[in-house]
Formats: sequence, C-alpha cells, structure tokens
Amino acid sequence: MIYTRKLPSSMDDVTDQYSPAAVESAVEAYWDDHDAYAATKKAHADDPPFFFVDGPPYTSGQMHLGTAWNKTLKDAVIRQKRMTGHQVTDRPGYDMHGLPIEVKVEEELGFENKQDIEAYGMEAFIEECMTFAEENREAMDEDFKSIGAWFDWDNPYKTVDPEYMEAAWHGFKQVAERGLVEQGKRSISQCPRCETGLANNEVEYSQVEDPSIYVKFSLSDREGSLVIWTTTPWTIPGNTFVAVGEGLTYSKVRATKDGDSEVLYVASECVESVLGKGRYDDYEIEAELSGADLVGWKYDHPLAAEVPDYAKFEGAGQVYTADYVEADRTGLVHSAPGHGEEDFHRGQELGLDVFCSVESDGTFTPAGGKYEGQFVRDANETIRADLDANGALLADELYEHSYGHCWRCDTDIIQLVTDQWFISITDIKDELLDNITDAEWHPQWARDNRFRDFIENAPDWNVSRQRYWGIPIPIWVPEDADSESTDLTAEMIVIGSRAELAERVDQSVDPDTIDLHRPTVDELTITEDGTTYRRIEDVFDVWLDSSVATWGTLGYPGETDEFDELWPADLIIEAHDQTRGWFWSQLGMGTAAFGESPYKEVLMHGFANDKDGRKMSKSVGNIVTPEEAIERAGRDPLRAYLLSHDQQGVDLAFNWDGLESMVGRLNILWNVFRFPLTYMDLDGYDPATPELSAGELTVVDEWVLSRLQAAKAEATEAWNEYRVHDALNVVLDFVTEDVSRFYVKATRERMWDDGDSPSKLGAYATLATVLNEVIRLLAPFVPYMTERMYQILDGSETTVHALGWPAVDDALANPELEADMAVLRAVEEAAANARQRGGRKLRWPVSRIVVETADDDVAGAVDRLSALLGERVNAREITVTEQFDELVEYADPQMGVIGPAFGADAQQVMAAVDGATRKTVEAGITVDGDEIELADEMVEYRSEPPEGITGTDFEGGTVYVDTTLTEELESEGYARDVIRRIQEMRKQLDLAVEAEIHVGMSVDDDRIAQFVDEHRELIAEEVRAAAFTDDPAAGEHVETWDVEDVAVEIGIAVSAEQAA
RNA sequence: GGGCCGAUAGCUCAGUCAGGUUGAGCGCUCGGCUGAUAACCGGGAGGUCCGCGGUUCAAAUCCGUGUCGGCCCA
Repeated sequence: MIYTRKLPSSMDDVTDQYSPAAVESAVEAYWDDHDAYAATKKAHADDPPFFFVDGPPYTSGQMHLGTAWNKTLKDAVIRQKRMTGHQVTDRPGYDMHGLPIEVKVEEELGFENKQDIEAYGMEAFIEECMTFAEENREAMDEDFKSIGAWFDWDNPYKTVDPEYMEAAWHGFKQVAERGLVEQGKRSISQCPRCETGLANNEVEYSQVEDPSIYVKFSLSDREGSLVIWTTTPWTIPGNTFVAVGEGLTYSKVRATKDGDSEVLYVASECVESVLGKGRYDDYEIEAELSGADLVGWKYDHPLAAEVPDYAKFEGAGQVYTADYVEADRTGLVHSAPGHGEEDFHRGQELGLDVFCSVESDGTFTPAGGKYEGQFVRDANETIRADLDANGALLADELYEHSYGHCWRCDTDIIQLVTDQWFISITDIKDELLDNITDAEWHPQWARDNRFRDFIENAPDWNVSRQRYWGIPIPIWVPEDADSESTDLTAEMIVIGSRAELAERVDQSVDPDTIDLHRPTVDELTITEDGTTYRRIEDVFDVWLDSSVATWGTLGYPGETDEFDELWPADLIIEAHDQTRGWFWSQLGMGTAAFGESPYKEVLMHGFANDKDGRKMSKSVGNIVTPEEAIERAGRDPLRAYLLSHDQQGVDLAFNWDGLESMVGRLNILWNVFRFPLTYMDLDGYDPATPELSAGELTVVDEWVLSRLQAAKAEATEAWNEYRVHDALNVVLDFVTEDVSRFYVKATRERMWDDGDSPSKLGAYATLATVLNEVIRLLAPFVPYMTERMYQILDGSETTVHALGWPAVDDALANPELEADMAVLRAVEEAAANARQRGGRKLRWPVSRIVVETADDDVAGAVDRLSALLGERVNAREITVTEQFDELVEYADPQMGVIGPAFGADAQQVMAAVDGATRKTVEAGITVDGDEIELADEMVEYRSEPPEGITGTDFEGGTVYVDTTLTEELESEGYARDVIRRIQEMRKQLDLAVEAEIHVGMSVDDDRIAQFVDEHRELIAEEVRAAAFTDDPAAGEHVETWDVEDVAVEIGIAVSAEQAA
C-alpha cells in the first residue's frame, strides 16, 4: 500500500470490529512514543492566546464521574480551541489547603481536637497535611490522564506553592489598600470540634430533633410574663433582650390552671396555640397592645441565680422592637447578640454590649456560672430543668427541623460572636453587580437569576480561620494589642509578597526559599516606628486560595509578562455548585483587588447523578466510577456519552444503556471508516489528499458533500455558543443518518468497479473528504479513535489534534439538492413500506412506481432524481402524477341513513353494498332479485389502488408500487436470490474479494431453473465465477438453499488457477 | 422555609423561547438487505407530555398551584 501507517503493526488490522480498549491502548502508546501532546502545543505556539483557567479540584480523594465529566469537557474545549487557531493556557490546578485535609490527617493520626494537634506539633502536623495532599494530587493526575485529558501535567499550579500563596497575599494586599479589609466581632457559624469559624457554604444542613421550649420571662415592673420560644436552651444564659414586632398586636392574657391564674403576654395570633401548649384550663384576654407599647418593659433574667454574671449592663433585660419578629410561636423573640446573627446586628444598632459565655470549643466560660465547662448541647437538659424548677417553663417539647453541621466532621455548628477578619463585600456591592454582566455565561439564566440573587444577598466575607493548614493571613498587628482595646484594622500591616516580607521583618529571611506556611511565618515580627508587630494566627478561608487562580495560574505577581498580556481569563468551566463557590469567590476577589471580573466567559455544566436522577452516594450504593465505565465501554465512549448530553446547567442521569448506545454510534463511525479501506488499499488509492476533481461525482456524492458542509457549519456554530453536546450530536447524526444509512448504501457498488473507473475515484475522493473532515470535527470528543483513523488515512502530521478546524466550503453547499434528496428519502421510505405490505421484497424488481403529488417541488425532486430513486427502490420505471387515475372507488354503506330507510332489510342492503365498486353500485344493487333505490347519502366511497398495487402516504403525497409479476421480473428476482446465496457462501469460505470461483448448481424446479439459466452471465459476473456447471457436487463447498420454497443446491470451488 | 433548574414512549432525550395532529435514537417485535456483515435498513406495538386549576377556538408549550428529583441558600 502507498500510504503511511505509523501505528504499531500489531494494531494494524482495522478490519476488526471497533474495540475501544484496543484502539485506546494503541493510541496511548503512540502518543507517548511521538510526544503528541508537545507536538500539538508546538503547532499552535504562535497562534493568538486563549487564556483558559482550570478550576482546581480539591485533593482529598480521587476522580469521580462528576470530575471526569468536568475535565473531559475542559479537555474537549481546549482541543477545539487549539484547532481553531489558539495557543491555549492549559495549566491544571489543585486546591490543596484547608480543613478537609486537616480532618483526614487528624483521623489518620487519631486526633480528636486542636489540643491533640498542638501536642503533636504544628510543624509536624503541617508536614503530614502536605504529604497527604501531594499523594492525593499525584493519584488524581493519573486519574485525569486516564480519560485522555491533555493538560500540562508536568507543571500544575498548586495552592501550596510559595508562588501561588504569594498570589493570594498580593490580591489580599490590594483589597486592604482599597480599605476593604477589616477586623470585627461578628456572629459566625462555629464548628466546636474544629474550633474555627466556617463560611456559610461550609455549613451543611440536615434534619435533627431539638428541644422546643416555651419560656416565661417574668416582668419586673408589672404583673405577668413575656413568653418566648426557642430550640436552643443553651443560649438562654446569653439572653440580653426580648424583641417584639412593631406592627404586631399583643394580648394580655389571664390564664388559669388548677385554680391558679397568671398573666401572660403573647402575640394575639398566637394566644390559642401558646395557651394550648401550656395546658391551661381557661383564659381571658384582658387587653390588646401594640408591639410599640411593650418597648422598654423590663424583665428578670430567668436564670439569674444560675448565671449570676448574666447581661445586666445598661439597656439589657428590656423589650425592643426588631424586624425579624414574626407572629409565629409566641411573637416574642429571645435575643442573645452573643449568638444569633440577627440578634447581634440588632444589638449593635441598639448600642448593647455583647455577652457571650461560650468558648470556641462550645463549652461555657466562667461567665456561664453554674454551667461553666459544660458543652452547650449537653447543658440543654440542665438548663431546661433549671427553668422548670424556676417556674419559667411553660411548655417543653421536641422539634424536628433542619440544622447546620460542619461540612467536614458533621459536628453541629453553634452561632458565636468572635473576632474575625473580613473582606467588606457589602461596601462594593454595586461594583460587584456591575461586574457580573462583564462575563458571558452559558447558560445565561444562571447568571441573571441565581448568581445575581446570591451577590445581592452576599454578606461580608469572613476570610479568617483559626486553623493550621492554609495560607497564613499576611496581617501583622501591634504585639500586645487586642481587639477590645485597639482598632486592629487601623493598626494592621498587610504584607503582599515574599520580597516585602523579607524586607520588613526583623528576622533574616531569604525570599526565594522561605516556606510561607505556619509556623514559619508565625515567628516573624516587624518593628516599625518603635512598635513591634506580630502576625495574627489565622489562616485564610480555603475559598480565598482558589479565588486568585486567574493570576495564580500565571505566577503573578512573581511573573508579570503573561499577566499583562492575558488577564482576565477568557473562559472557566465548572458545575453549577460553583455558582456560590468559585464563580462567586473569583468575582468577589477580582473585584475587591482589581476592580474587575477575573473571567470573561463561564460555561456551567451539571452534576452526574444516578439513572434515577438521584445523587450518587456511598450510603445509597449507587456510585458509578469512571474506571468501571472505561472498563465496560471505553474512554472515547465514556467521553462522548458525557458530552452528548446538555452541557449547560442540566444534570446527567447516568445510564449504562445510554453508554452502550454511544458505543453503537461510534461503531457505525468505525464501520464507515473501514468500509472503503479494503478497496482503496487494493487500488493503491491514497485517502490523505483526495481530489474531488480527479473522479466523476454523482449526485449522491454532491449531496453528501453538501450535507458535510451543513454539518460543519452547525457544529461550528454550536461550538461558538458552547453548545458542546450539539456540536457532537450534529456530527454523529451526520455520520449515522447521512453517511452510513444513505451514502454508503448508495455507493457500495461503485467500490468494486474495475480499474480506474471515474465513478469509483469520485466515490473514493468523496468518502475520503468526508472522513478526513469528520475525524477533525470529532477529535475533541473522541481523541483516541480519531487519532487511530487519522494515522491510517493520512498520518502526515504527528497527531490529528495538531490539525486545523475544517472550514465550510460554500462551493460544495447545495441546499436545493439537499431538499430534493430529502424528498427522495421520504419517497423511498414510503415505497419500502408499500413493498412490504404488497409482499414484495426489495431484491425482486417491480415494474413501476407511481408518485402522486400535488406539490411541484416534490414532483420536480422525484423527476430530477428518478434514476437514483429507481435504483434504490429497484423499480424499472418511476412516474410522477398529480392524480393517480387507476384508483378504484369502493362503497362504504352509511348505516345511519340506510337503517331508517330500509328497516328490516337494512342488513342485507349493507351486505350488498359494502365493498362493492362504485361502478357496481351505480349499475344498480339487487337484494333478493329486487333492485333497490339508493339515495346518494346512503353510500360514501373510498379510493383504493387496484389488485397488485399498494399505496403508502408520505408527507408530500402518496407512493404506489405495482408489484404485479412478469416472467422477466420473476426471472431476475430468482437470479438475484441465487447471487445472494453464492455471495453468502463466498463469505463463509472467507474468500478474498477478488478470488475467482467455479460454481455448480441444480434447481429443483424446471421453470425456475430456466430463469436462472437465462441470467448465467449476470450471476457469473456478480460472484466472480470463472466457470458455471450443472453439477454442484463438484464443488468443495456444497449447500442446499431454500429460495422462495424451491430447493437450490449450490457447490463452489476456488478456481484452479487461483488455488495454484 | 426561599431561589433556580429538571420531569415527554420500557430507557436516553428533542420539541417549550415564538400555542396549531408529540418526534428521534436505543430496547422489544416482525420483516428486509447482504463482500461495512456480531454491521445496516424498513414496518409494528409502545404516551395521563408529573398532578390539579386557569387563559385560549386551540396548551407538552402561556399563567397559577401542588408533587417528585437536583443544586444553592437559610
């Protein structure tokens, strides 16, 4: 053969069925041997840049189906972008800091709390975290490579690298210089086990059962009690005020139980319910008051004896209004600014001090009095009992509701007021909302609804964590200062780089080698203007790490050239959970630090769920791993399956049958690819550089080339809008519908034309053109099999992935022909249907097919393509008519009219009329010898083709097939049947396509034998028979066939000259 | 509890923006084709377009409401 094959010769046999595993391992070896990835990058090294940024997966586990989808999509996009002429940034990233890894390492080491870490030694602990993260990262590298993801694996960005950590410091310093970093007390969600604050998105919720208690707060300046409701008894010690709704109405209720009476104040709407909960016998409403009337009322702390240091400062122990009050439960809200976020904000507004008697580990401080040292949840029961003993407990129930717990260790969170550092997102809300629209999102609804809503409601970003494994916050504050006595925000020094650190700290530090992790940086001090500064101990919220990825990827600020050229990112791609995650954190950080969105375009895909659309989870046992999918189907099929579904915001319900179907679709592609190879090989035809002008193009060639242009145009347009699945499906549909089902079938015969047939050369050139371009269009999706195909068809470049994206050739587009062919296909389908109903298989020719249509376009199309149509439907003649005049009208008796008119005779009339032709009816119908008079409305007629003709409707009309046999038609039919049987036997003998044979045959029916005899020459030519005898027994291979109920014995032998 | 997304044949999905007889592929079944052959093509069966209510001559489509699933938030 004359074309180059570069693949290992053991894989050279492409006549095998499509075997993904074999193709993929061969291609993988080929890529390694030829350094295909490097060759691809080199091919596009001088193209205009495209700055893609990989969202860093967290290095806590291995690749799952969702991350496989994510990386596959990114990989396909990168490959396609390269093909369209871009030098694409493909540095993969890994998110390696944070609480999840700390928790894993703690588990491995058997730790239970922070004290265990301190005892073990922070430095050693951090080393363990680094090792853990790095080992996981390496494993994930291999996972991602296994699905054919081509990234710069030798050079990933890692959030633990000094260069990357510096990118975070730099960004943070810009934020500080804009005055957006501040320290303050805030109510935060605290994990008492991890002893750190959590970001809102680190809190997960689930249903739990908690106490639900109604507590009476005895009024100190008048008779009666306020009734409040809470599910957190442990916050009662911290009670500072009671809130009422300004616009609500409250009732003064005199309630009696067991003869005793007392006065209770509750919202009027809640009276019935509260009194019921308290099991009072009776009650009487004595007065109605507005919420404002209650303001300023004073009450006694219900645990005054147990918590002697309770909040009794100026303004405490009184009633205030608050807008968070609703007429729910009691309409009065127990407020503890040391705990609840809303309580805290209202307390600040009212100028109240903060009372918080709970430590960061969830135990009461000495200020908690009797409860000192108890864990809050354990104290619930004691507090409940104490309230009961104090006569303050009105009702005591259990309540199931959703409550937050730590995303990593599942411990129930507690709300606490602590000192934290914030980025004041709320100060730049307008700028953020403005910057949203600088990025284009796919799908757009995610940006305009979900993302915008989130940003509108976003609180200040608490970026400090009281942990170890993270980027140390680069803030130094005066040595002895604390937040109570000093405005730390005003006094802080923020360091933005290693160089600045080395320059300003008191110790000698080498900026090139320093590890910025704790505890190294903790020991560094800064002395300026006579004041010594120490670093605050906190590390960054891990979300801040990845938020700087767009410049961290580029090594900025250490390296500035690429940043100046490329930033902001052209595209990022993640699943919809990142709307509140990475999409948000990057916008927040980019806006706060640089005043703009760090990305220009977002592609948001969905989640991989199980076949029922449910989340995959270990506990349910419905997890499908990428490894399993690859083993059962293959890498290309898995990739194509994942990418064939909507990539914009919609979840995927993973289904094994769907994956299997994809193997089937790709198998058709494989078959189309290998179909012409044998012939091209025999003829020494080189499919690498097909010349369409070198051969003779038939109308089918022109048509499929036109369809190819349409497929390219549609795929390109889909890519431009990141409708990635459409870009894939359009091409696969073209391959299966147009190329396989129509073109190949219509072209097959031309493949075995002899010699340099112009028609054959035209077919070769057409098919080679189609294949060359289809391979390019599919390369981003199925990189292995397209590589294999390319190397066999062409192979002039190292890899298919270095090639350019095929352009539409307008000269080959022919919409009129496509429309004509659509008509032909509809007619053909109808004809096949009519044949089947007429009992005439396709191998047997029919004398004529009549297309009845009132549509000029349809008539014209059939006319123009009548030769091709005749061939495909195996008809001697095709005619087109507006009105098929051979239809016969059959009578359909109308019993609604006949019944009343003929009474008892009606049944007989019906029987006589039913199914008769119009001619018969109009000639006169007789019943029992009497002609009956039929009014027009008694009979309707339906038109049907006559005997021997079958009609089937299609969209533009009706196709009639005349299946009437003539001797000549019958004769050819039998001959074709015989040819078919001999071909089958050739195949059974596995003969070479060009091998000549001897045929012997006897037919057990003289008439049929005569028919076959008439076609000896045709048969001999079709089956490459050198000799034809009447003696089947002379063959090496003899078989008796049943042809239309006639026994035909056939013997074949390889010609002597062949065998010799 | 709130926001967004999804629900159409046994399965996977299109159609919903812009109302007009619900479609395709897979699977099943019957048939056809036959040197792409463990491939390919056609026919058939298969539907409460998630439920309920509304608008309209007409609703899978628009509106309201509920159910289930997903993500995010509380």
